[in-house]
Amino acid sequence: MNEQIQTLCKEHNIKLTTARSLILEVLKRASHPLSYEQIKDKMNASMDKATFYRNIALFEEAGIVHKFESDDRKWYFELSGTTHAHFICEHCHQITCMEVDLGKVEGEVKSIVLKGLCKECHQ
Amino acid sequence: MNEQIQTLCKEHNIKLTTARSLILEVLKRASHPLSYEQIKDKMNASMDKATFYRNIALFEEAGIVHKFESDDRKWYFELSGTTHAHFICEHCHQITCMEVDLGKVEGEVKSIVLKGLCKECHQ
DNA sequence: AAATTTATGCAACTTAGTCGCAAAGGATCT
DNA sequence: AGATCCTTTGCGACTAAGTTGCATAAATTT
Repeated sequence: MNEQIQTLCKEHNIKLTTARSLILEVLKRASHPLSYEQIKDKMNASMDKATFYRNIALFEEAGIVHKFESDDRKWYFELSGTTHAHFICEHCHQITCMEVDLGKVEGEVKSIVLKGLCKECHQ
Repeated sequence: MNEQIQTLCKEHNIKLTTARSLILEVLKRASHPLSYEQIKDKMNASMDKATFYRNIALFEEAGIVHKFESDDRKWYFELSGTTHAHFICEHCHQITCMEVDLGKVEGEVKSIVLKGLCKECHQ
């Protein structure tokens, strides 16, 4: 029953149920984006995937959570924060966060994903 | 029977079959990344999706073609060229190419995907 | 406490992409 | 040319992440 999570939901008019609390607590502890499988494994309780995805969709609409696709055909989720970039390594599939200076861009940028080989895999 | 396509395949030790020629010609004419469905529709002949994906995988390994995922759970393909970024609009799903200056990054960056709202959809 | 709304879980479904296998197409050798 | 071998193609079955319908459960309202 995290204080920050309660206020976060209250701010966005989202009722805080058990399922929602479980998802948000995992995301809050995470240091990088996680997939459904990864989030499920980090929860102390079981949750149906339909419940998970429906609540994630709710969070997304509210702007609390942000998602993007990696190159393994899975979606990765994280709490919205500062717009930072993710580097996905094509070899080891590790996702790391990084800062990128974009300069001026027309429109609104919500996510930046770089793919390639991380420094370890690139030798 | 494009001259450039023939030399491209010869350079990478890839035998130029009818199917491969069809795929590469569509990609060569394209001004932005295309999905399997889009490429199929632009071809004058029919092609099985297994054939398509197998040849695309071959092109990828050779470094001729580059792919990435949009937010519609589809892969988009384009001929490899200069490392440029793609902006995917979450609202109208249009993909546009843009130049981004990254500065120095450790490892090797192969693709950059920005998501958000394009200037039209952002008003 | 009954009625209404909202959230959850199960199972069936959707769909982009993959895989096994047999047939077709080329290349090579005698 | 004909026989043999290897590669490519197409068909159909399969895979798996994510979605949807529907019935039940849990809140919320009256």
